[in-house]
This record gives sequence, structure tokens and C-alpha cells, in this order.
Amino acid sequence: MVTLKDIAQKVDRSVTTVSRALAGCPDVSKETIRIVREAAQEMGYVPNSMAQRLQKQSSDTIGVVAPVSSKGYAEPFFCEFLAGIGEQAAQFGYDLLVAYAQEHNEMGIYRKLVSGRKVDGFILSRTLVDDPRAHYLHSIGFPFAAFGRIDGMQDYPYVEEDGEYAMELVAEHLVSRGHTRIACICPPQSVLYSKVRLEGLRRGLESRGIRLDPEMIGMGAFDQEDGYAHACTLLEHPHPPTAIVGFNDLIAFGAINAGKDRGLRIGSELAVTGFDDIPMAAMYRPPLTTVRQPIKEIGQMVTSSLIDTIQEKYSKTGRDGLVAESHQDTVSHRQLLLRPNLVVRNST
Amino acid sequence: MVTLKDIAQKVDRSVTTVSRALAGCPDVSKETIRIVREAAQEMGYVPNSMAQRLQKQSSDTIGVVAPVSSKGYAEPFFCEFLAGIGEQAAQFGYDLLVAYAQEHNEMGIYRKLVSGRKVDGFILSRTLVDDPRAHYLHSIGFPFAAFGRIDGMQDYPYVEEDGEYAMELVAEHLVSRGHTRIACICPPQSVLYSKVRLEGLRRGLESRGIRLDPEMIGMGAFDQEDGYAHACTLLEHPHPPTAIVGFNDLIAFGAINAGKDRGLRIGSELAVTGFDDIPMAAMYRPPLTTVRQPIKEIGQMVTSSLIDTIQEKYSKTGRDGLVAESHQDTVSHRQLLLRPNLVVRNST
DNA sequence: CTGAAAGCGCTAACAC
DNA sequence: GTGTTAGCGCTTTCAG
Repeated sequence: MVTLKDIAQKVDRSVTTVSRALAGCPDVSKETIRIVREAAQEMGYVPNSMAQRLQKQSSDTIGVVAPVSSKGYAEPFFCEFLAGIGEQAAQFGYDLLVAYAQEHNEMGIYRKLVSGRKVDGFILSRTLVDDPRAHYLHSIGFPFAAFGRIDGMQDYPYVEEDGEYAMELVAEHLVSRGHTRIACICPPQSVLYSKVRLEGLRRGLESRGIRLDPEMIGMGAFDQEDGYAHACTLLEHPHPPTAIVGFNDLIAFGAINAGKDRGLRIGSELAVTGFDDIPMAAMYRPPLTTVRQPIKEIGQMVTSSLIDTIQEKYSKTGRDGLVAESHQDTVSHRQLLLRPNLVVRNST
Repeated sequence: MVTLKDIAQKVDRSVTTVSRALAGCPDVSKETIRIVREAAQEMGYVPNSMAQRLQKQSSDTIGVVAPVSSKGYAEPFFCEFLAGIGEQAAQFGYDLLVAYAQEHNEMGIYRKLVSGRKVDGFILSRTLVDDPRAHYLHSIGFPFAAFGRIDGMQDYPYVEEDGEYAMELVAEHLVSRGHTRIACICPPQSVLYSKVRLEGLRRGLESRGIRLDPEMIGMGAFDQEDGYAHACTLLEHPHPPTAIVGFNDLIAFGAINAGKDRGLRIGSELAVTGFDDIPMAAMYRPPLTTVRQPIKEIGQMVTSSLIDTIQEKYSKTGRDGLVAESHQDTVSHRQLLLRPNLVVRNST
């Protein structure tokens, strides 16, 4: 592996000069720059990243801890999200480190990554109401950006779709289709988006004179199987719903199946909506009415925010360790609440 | 951040001794070891990985380059695969670096990762007939392990399900159900598993006196949409199939939809099989008959192989750079061909 | 059993 | 403009 030293030897300059020439330092003669770069080129020089990182005291790496167990996430969704993160990170010269949390020690992995200085910042997703990850990182001043807001925390960067508004759209849509008995199936209320959406749905219905019956709420679902089970229960209710709002597409698929298995005609006898608009949503039968989340783009945005945060921190501590008074201001620029779209298909 | 130096200062020993004590070097007094470890513990010492890596000249990191564009892969499948890799890597103290290839420069990213010494080895998946990635890595002696065999390359570690045998099972199953007009929809033949499975299907059918009509082969599909389109074409054929073999589950879903949209009763009037057994396969309607691939476990296995390979290389070049004569032998232990299972559900 | 010194490859402060 | 020196944090000879 060719190093600066090798080049230095070959062009008969010092290692320092070579380093500077490569960096394009202004106080190196044009001539030297040319010579050095040429040599580097033909020798196939590539800097040793570990050496650079050791010296810079930064890892140029962004960390993502994958949700505990596949159960915790609509996978196709996470995959796209990751792709968005990875692409954006690469754009800015960052690597992407993906770690998998073991069941009962999600925090441990964050601590390990932090203290081993393996990453410069984290992307958080599926934020919780009182998110321990966010609290931890916040408390030690470690950069992170989240896909999703966090209750009881203000000054941190996030991107999120306005779940409340989204549910307003869903409510409006279903009511306009004549539904009055409306159910929903959602993840546990500890998952913030679940709480927000539920609240949004409740309000959206109430403002249209419809009450969201507590018995019409299936709580604690993540995937298709859960969705199926909850939908079955709902449909067996003495006063069953004519519409089911799934809080993600997988849940909605499960609900559709439950309806089908009972001989209901989806779309007419039972309406089902989802959330996310994963690729399969359009390909399901019937195609799913759902709230679109441009998940890859969201991954990119949240990554940009994170990188901003990292570099801001770096430039600050690099200078004097002083935290600018305008912290709150600069952060607020990185709080994005996206306006969602409802994609209407044949499941409603 | 606490360093060896800090500990050394505190316990009044040299940095060297502290390092050795922490490493559990036998020639350090019990007493010193105790003292040092205690101090390290309470000071919250964690080694700086960049420093370790620079000095060890290894990154303790495994690289995975995600397939170009989401189109290239059944995503839920890739996600699980990645999880298997990540978990196994963590088990052995390796990090997982995930990179995303841009459209026309997949090789570039491999080169970059190699020359920047960012990873110690790669996991390859969806191998191609004449896989450029494998050839490149092989030619420079860089460790890798593949999910899938590679035509024209022998001595490298891989894990694969026996696609030929799998198709034998599928053929047997369909024929035993009375099908004689059987079609299939597969990815391009440059994808090795596609070639292998197609060959297997052809043979499986022929040995039962059935010819695989070239017009019954839909070529170049990856996802549900492609599967749908090809299935439509097949079903519009003057002599349409009564069974369609999808080369992955997404393709099969597409075929099921195409059949449904034509009013065919899936399972009786049109049989459809898949491959992979992604979680959704059991939840589709009708549930999909498919060949099971324990993808997460495969991820773990292939990662183990890779780590073996890395460590073997390291111990060799570490000693004298000599390659043992038994290379071929040790590699062959890492060539696993798994026996697949057919999961029969209602789509056939 | 312990420590001093060297070095992994790179960058940066400080000369000349 | 360029070189010398120092240092990032760690491991590893080589001496004692």
C-alpha cells in the first residue's frame, strides 16, 4: 500500500509537502503540486482512512442502529430509509455503520459506538415518547438527528411527516365515503408516531361529528400478522367497523386479508387505509389507499441535518469549545415537518 | 475521552504496562493487572478504535455493497440478509459498513473501500455468471465470501441453496398436481441463481416428460411489477400455462395478481410458486407455495466464512506471507450448498 | 515483571 | 515554498 512517505521519496520532497500538495494548500508551488499529484496518481495513492481519522479525531462515519428484531419495523420501509441515509452520507464523504441491537441492550450498543468513537453521529428512527436514546445522546452532547419528533425534547434536528395532518386527510376521505363506524390498528403508544396519529385520527373524526370508539382501537401492532389478528377481533365486534385505518401498510395488508377471509369485499364492504406507501402498496389486491411517505428522501434529509450538526459541532469545539448563543436558532432550521399526501386507491 | 496515558498516570505505571495489563498479557503481575483494570473500569476507559486499527493495520469491519437501485433486489429479503450479517459480525467484534453503489459505478465503490482500507473483507450477494466483483477481489487477494456460487471460479467461500434441487422439488410438486403446461418468470440469466434455477426447472420437468416451452419463459424480472407484466403476457398466450414458477416471492406475488385480475382462481385454475419465503409469503392471499431460504441464517453463515477467511489471511501474512499449500482444502470447508425445503401453501 | 522507544500514516504548528 | 518536529492513541520490540 502506497503511503505519503513513498510519494515523498519518489518526488524527493518531504512528507509534509506531499500532504499539503495533495490537500491543495495555497502555499505550495504550482510545480510541486503538479509533480506530487502526478506521482500520487500513477502510484495509485489513496489515503489511509484510519490514519486520517486518528489524527482528525473523527470517524467520518454515521451510525444507524437497526430496530430490535425484525418485528419492530416494517422492513421494506427501513431498507429504503437506510438507502437514503447511505446515499446522502456518501455524498458528503461519510461512511455508514449499521449495527444491530440485541433484544435487551439497545442502549449498550449506542454507548459502545460512542465510547469507541466509531461514529460521529446517529440517525434515530421510530422515536419513542420518552426516547432513552435521544436523552442519552443529548445529555452527552453527541450529535444525532431523528426521523420523528420526541416528546419533551425541543432542540434537536428531526424530520417528520405531519402525522396529525395525515390522519386529518384520512378521516376526511373515509367520512366523505360515508363511513361512520371507523376503527384503527396501531403500534404501542410508546411509539411517538403512533400516539400522534391516533390523536390526529381522533380529532379528525370528532371534528366531523364521529367519535372514535375505544373498542375500535387495536393497539400494539407492527406487522401484517398483528394487523390480521387485530382486524379479526374488530370485525367480530357486535358492531363492527366499515373502515379500518392501519398505521402502516403492513398492518393494512393484514386487515385486508382479515376482511377477505371473512368474505367482505374490500373497498365497498370494508375500507382499509395504510401508511407509508411502500412499493407493494400499489401492487396489493386491492391496491391500498395510503399516506405516502417519501422515505428515501426523508433518509436523505435527516442525514443532511445530522451532517450539518456534526460539522457545526466540530467547527465550534475546534475553535474554542464555546457554544454559540444561537444554538436554538440554528437547530430550528433543521426541524422539518413534511406535508403528507393521501394516495387514494381501490381499498377504500 | 480517557486514554491509556490517563490510566498510566493515575496508577503510576507506563502506558506499555497498562496496555499489557488490559490485554491480559501473562507477564504482568496479578497485582498490576488488578489495579489497572480497576482504574480503567472506574475511569470508563474504552480503547480508541481508530488508533487500534491504524496500528493493527486492519479495520475490523466487514463491507456490504447494497445492490444497485432498489429494483435489483427483493428488499425484504436483503434486509434480513443484512441483519444476519450484522449480528454475526458483531459476535466476532466486527463492524458492518454498508455502502450504496451508484448506478454505473459499482466497481468503483469496491475499489474505494479496498484502497482506503475501510473494510477487511466483503460479503457479495446476487452473484453474477462472470462476477466482476469476485474477479477483482480474487485478483488482488482481498477476502470475500459470497451468497451464491460464481461460474468459472472455484476456490472461494460461499453459501448457497441448491437451486437446482429446489427446482426439482417445485417440478415434482407441480407435476404431481397434474400440471403439464408450466411457465416461469426469472431474472436475467446473468444472475447466476436465475441460470441455475432455470436449468434445474428444465431438467426437473424433462425428467417427468414435460418440456419447458421457451415461450413459457418470462425473462428479466426482479420485482412484483415485473412479475405482473410477464405473467400477463404468459396468460395471454394462445396456449396459456396452468402454473407459473416465480423465481422469487415478489415475482410470484405479481403473477398471482395477474391471475386474479383475469378472474382466475389461484391455486386451482392457476398455480403459482415463489422462492425465498419472505415473511409476507405466508400472509399473502392465497398464501404462497414457495422454496424456503433461511436468509438470516445464510447471512450469518456467509459472514462466519468471511471472518474465517480474513483471520486466516491475517495469521498467514502476519507470519511470513506464505500461502499454505492446503489453501484449496481449507476453502472447500467453506463452500456450503444447503438443501432447500418446499413450503406448500394454497397458491398451488 | 516493567519501561523506554519506535512506529502505524497522517496533519499541523512552527521554523527557516 | 519547504522541511523539521510533534503528536493523534495504541501495540510491540527490545532492554533492563
